[in-house]
Amino acid sequence: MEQDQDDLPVMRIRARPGAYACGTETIEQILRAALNVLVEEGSNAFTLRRIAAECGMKVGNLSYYFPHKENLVEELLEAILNGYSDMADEELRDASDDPEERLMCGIAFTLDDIRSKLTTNLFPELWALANHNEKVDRLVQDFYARAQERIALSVRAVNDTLTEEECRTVALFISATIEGTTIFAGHAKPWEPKMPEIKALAIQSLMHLVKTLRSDDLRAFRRSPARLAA
Amino acid sequence: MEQDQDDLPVMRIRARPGAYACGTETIEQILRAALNVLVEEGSNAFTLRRIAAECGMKVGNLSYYFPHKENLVEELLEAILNGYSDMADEELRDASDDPEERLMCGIAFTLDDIRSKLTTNLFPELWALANHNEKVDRLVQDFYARAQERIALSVRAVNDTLTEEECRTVALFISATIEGTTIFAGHAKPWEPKMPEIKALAIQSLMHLVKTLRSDDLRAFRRSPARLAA
Amino acid sequence: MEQDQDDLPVMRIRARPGAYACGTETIEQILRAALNVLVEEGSNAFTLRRIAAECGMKVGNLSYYFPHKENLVEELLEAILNGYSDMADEELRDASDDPEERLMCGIAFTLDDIRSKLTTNLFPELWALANHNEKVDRLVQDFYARAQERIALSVRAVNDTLTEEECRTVALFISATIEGTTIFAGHAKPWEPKMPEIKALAIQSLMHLVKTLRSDDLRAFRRSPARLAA
Amino acid sequence: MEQDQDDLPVMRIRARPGAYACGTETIEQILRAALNVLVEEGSNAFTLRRIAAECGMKVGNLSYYFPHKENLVEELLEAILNGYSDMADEELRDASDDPEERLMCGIAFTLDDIRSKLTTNLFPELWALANHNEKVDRLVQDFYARAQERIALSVRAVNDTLTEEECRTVALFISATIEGTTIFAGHAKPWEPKMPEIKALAIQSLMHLVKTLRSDDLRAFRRSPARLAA
DNA sequence: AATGAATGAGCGTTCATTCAT
DNA sequence: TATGAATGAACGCTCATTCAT
Repeated sequence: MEQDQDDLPVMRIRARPGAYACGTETIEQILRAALNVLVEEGSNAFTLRRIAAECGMKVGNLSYYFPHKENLVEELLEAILNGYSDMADEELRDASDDPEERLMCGIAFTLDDIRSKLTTNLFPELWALANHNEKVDRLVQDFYARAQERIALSVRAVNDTLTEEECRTVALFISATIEGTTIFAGHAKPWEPKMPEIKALAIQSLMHLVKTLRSDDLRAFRRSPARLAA
Repeated sequence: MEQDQDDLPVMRIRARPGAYACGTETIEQILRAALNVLVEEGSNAFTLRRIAAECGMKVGNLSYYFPHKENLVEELLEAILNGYSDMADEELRDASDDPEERLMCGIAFTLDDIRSKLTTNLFPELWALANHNEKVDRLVQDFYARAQERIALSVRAVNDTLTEEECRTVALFISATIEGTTIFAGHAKPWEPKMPEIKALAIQSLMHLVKTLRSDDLRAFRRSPARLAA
Repeated sequence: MEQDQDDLPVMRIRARPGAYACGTETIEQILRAALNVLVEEGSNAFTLRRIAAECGMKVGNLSYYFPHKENLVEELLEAILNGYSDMADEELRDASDDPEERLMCGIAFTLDDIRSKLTTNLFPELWALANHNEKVDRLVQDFYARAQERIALSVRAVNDTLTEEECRTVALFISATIEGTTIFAGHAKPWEPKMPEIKALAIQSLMHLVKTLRSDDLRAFRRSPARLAA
Repeated sequence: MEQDQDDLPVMRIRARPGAYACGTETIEQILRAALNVLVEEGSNAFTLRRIAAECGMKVGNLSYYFPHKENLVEELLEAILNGYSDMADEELRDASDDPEERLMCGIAFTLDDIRSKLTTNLFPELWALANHNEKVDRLVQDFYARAQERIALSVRAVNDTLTEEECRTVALFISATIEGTTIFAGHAKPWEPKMPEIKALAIQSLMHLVKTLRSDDLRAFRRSPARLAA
């Protein structure tokens, strides 16, 4: 299930009313080239000229489809993040019916995904961009909200003693653990070879948390914050 | 211990052979301005012009101290990352002697730190930069290696059934969990208000992991990876 | 008789051999849009894109009717200048039979016209264009030649002591006085409220000139130019 | 006194505090090149690249001195219009003491000036620009306000039966007559050879107006506007 | 030590134009 | 007829860098 570097990323590209088929194809080429530049060379190299060169077009034509660079960025992020969401939905559809197994599978699947070059390189760019670009921030936060909502449902199915709010907090914690792993054990990272052990730790630790957590555990800490308790 | 936004970040600025004190002060001004621009406006605005304006100098003078922008970036990252390391060392020096408490405190301290604007904004930039800049990558990985070495020592002190290697893996997992939290519950992030509960989860979950983990748990998973087991 | 800002300018659009009525309508729409852009936003905004937007068409279609922007400019100027000429002819047709009254009326009529937004904004653009565009220059000069010919006829009718050549010179002087007023007392100009007094001065001064001028007055000055006499 | 085409236009260039001598010279070169492009090729060719080529510099250096093109335009117009004002002041200083002669001389001088390529080409550009650029409009209107104030003083000296307001109206009329002549008898215009006769007409007609005008003449027309009277 | 000056390359964007559909 | 698509050139502007002062 690990995404190969050569695999073209799956993008859900917004349909355009009345556009020629040719134009839609061109848009996809541009977005794919843009994604490639962003992933392979980083946001510093993410220029219209570089993207145009990547897809063998002229700068003016990119501006024809995306009057402002901002438009291209937004559409690219929308497409790629929707692609990720679609991939997750599909994975869930094929997964087991057993709640624990579903949750475990989801964690494993995502940890596999972050080892792809695409994911390892793309998401840190998004995190950085989001801090100074409101629209990117909204897109990224919405994406994670959807992802964590999926996790929260699984958490609830495993442990129904938790409130919905608590499930979402646990889901965020699970999500944070996985995302954080990207920067240490993602594609070409020094700890990438240790990913099997890390995955083991993550699954064991997070599954135990989900299964044993009680509402009181959260409430207790809220009353006496860790840094005072410590 | 939470770092205030107004607190100037602590930087350990590299001494220059034969440099006048005056020059050192100027360098500090430049680096501080550079850090400020990077944190407040992101890498897009991280230009010599913008930095020069921030510290009331002319662009030419920045080039006098840092012949190439690359030099400035490296020295800045070195200084700020060393500053973070110093801060951690200091915190450990003042911490309890009890191993569990030391570890718990370290986790709590770091989770507090990621709520500062500085940390929330700076590190995603570093993660993104590191993916396409070898020198930045080395600096960042070295920084995390030191951080995780500190954690690994604490882990070993709490659970001496684990090998050094296993302790390092656990330390990386702890580190990943904390870093990952940055993008969801860092400064001005939507989940920032939930940080107390997240901290509770992190401490409870990670401490339990450290205390109960056995070498077999890691070996078992290595033989049968999660994605097959799932 | 003052041209209202809301009045659509009258254009005499050149018939195209073998053109369908539909095409003629489209051409008129384009020319009207072009004129509107030129008058409202100036020659800087006078681009095919802007004009196309103004008449709800696509740029490509403008190029279909006017293969080169130059063609559009020429046809536009021809149409609008012919429209002005037609308007003047019509005004003369309705005017009194008394020579003096005809001349006075013509001056007043033109001074009224330069207060329209159309005239105030259009003609300075033409004067500027004509200085660096031979075709525009020819169109504009021809237009003024026709206008001054009309004035010259009136001048002769009032004062038959002057030669035709002298009448044309006087007509040019009258025309220059009126055109020059455009930039000071035209639409939205600071002196526009003073237009009644200016009109009074113009009529009194110019009519007196026409009535009293003798050929010797011109010859005398030719022999001893003002700048030496002064 | 006629300004030769080869004569460099006189510009009153704003002093810059703390600038190197070199920089001031460069600014003058830029402004002179800019003026040359505007006069010789019109506002369509008035681009930073064209100007840079004209003075043998690179575009970036123009931007160094004038961060925005707007700044260059404003400074250029200020310098050249102030230059014209200075020239007029100087001319007045050397003129006769006799009021009539002073006025006549001023008219003749200005009519001579509009035959220069610079004036013939520059001013129509300004008139056109002013209609869609507020700052240009202000500069141009201020320039003419100063010019007409000078004329108004002469008018008053010749005919003290007029109020100040009336003198200003007459001055505007004189100014309009002269400016309007630019487009017909300016440099390279078809009627340029007739300039002696036109100058004769202008002086005879305008001087007679100034000498014989009575306040009643203006008041009468104000009560019964020409277009109704006609 | 610091600045003013200048460069060359590149940025996002807009332009008139061409052409297949 | 009219549009979508694409181009190549140019636009104003910003960039890191160099260098004389």
